[in-house]
Amino acid sequence: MRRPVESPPAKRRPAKPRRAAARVPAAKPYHHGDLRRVLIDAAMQLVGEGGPEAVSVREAARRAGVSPGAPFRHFPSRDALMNAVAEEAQRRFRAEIETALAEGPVDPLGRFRCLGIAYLRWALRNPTHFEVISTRRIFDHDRSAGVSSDNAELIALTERTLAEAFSAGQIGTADLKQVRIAGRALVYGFARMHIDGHLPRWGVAEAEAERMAAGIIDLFIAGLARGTSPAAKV
Amino acid sequence: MRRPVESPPAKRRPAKPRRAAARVPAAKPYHHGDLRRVLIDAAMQLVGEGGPEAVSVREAARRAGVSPGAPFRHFPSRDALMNAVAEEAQRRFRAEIETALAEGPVDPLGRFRCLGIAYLRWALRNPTHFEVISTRRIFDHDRSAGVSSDNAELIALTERTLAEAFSAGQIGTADLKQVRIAGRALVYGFARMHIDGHLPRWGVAEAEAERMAAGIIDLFIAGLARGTSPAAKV
DNA sequence: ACCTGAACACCGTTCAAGT
DNA sequence: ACCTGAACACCGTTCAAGT
Repeated sequence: MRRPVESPPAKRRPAKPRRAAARVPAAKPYHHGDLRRVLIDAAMQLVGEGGPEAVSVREAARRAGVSPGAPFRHFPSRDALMNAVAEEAQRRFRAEIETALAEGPVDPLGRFRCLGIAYLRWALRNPTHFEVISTRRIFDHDRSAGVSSDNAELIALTERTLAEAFSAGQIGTADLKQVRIAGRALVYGFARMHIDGHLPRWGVAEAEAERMAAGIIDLFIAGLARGTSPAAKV
Repeated sequence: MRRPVESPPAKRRPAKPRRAAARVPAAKPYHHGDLRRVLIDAAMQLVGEGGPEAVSVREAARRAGVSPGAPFRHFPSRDALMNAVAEEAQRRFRAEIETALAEGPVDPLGRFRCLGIAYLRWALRNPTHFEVISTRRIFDHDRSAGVSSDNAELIALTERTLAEAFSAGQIGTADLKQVRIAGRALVYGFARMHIDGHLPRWGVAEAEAERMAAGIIDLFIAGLARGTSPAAKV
């Protein structure tokens, strides 16, 4: 958890050019301008480099070229900073899913599939950012209005899509709550297996992760769809 | 990540009774006896109380009644201590699963189901210990012979069970690798949703978590089994 | 052989003082 | 209004010195 000796590349403050003879009204030799934004970006970068726990307020401050105490004028705590990072990540995540859905098929079950594929696609390509928005302790979902509303939106979307698929007779099972939780557990589990480095142990190489993701989603959906036919149980 | 002011209950060294007039050969007023064991137990307890990141070497030392440097005579680093904790947890996990399996049904698909139920039962009841053995960064699986061999055993068991179920005609799909990865993603995902506090958002209360776990496992298995009947695809 | 206690380099966080 | 810089209480880790 604590970095022993290594400590990241740590560009020792990039010698911020300090505008010689600052008399222009827009000059900011002391005040930073938009430190809040800069700190979030620095933290996002740190997350990308070494995962959520690689974020330290001091390192973010260093990269922003300010003193260790400065960030606390904008965020009351490290957790609050992580919160802002999570909101940023969640926004990107949701945007990509909605784009995929807009370009995808129109039948409900097809949309459900598309939802799962887009979910895993983003999670597999942005593992550290995905980790930030899903791991408790890194920040508390319930304490962030932005993240949880974005998330509730996704949950509701899943719910609607499945209900439509059922009405359209594309799904056999009646217990839709169970179906959507199983579906979510499936994709979340696969995403986390990736994050937590389990996939190699299960014989899935990095390069085939996305294909496997599609495979298990289709397997799951096939299981649901088969329930439709009057085959019942022999 | 860093605890600000709170700091755990922290029994300020429990005044270890120091055996008046130590002249018995077995007396250990200075040497601890089995510090290694005591440190692991303390760390296990800390994990139980506040999750993996609540473990600090210093706090474990405090609870063991030794100085901050003492643990490093037994573990080269905090990670090594976490490793020992993970091995302990993994051993308990595996033991419980094997017990359940020994008492369970004999048909392959029934055993597969039993495997999943036992997995989630333990994970739901020991969330923090489960977190230790599954989350990367807390310790690296590949660096621990004990944990990964225990784990490989479980993977192999899943593989055998599924192969038998297929041979017995209990499963329709031929792609068994896909099936076992989907199965694992399902249970791992549900376990992590619990750990990460997602379940309430999905309408699953703590009390009904185990029932829901059984529900999604059965749903998944039903999907596999239905593929068996000659109903094919209408 | 094992443990102590003081060190060192890191954190998060606070706060008076500066601009 | 925003930032600095020194402080404080925590870490992990090392190491001479003690038993």
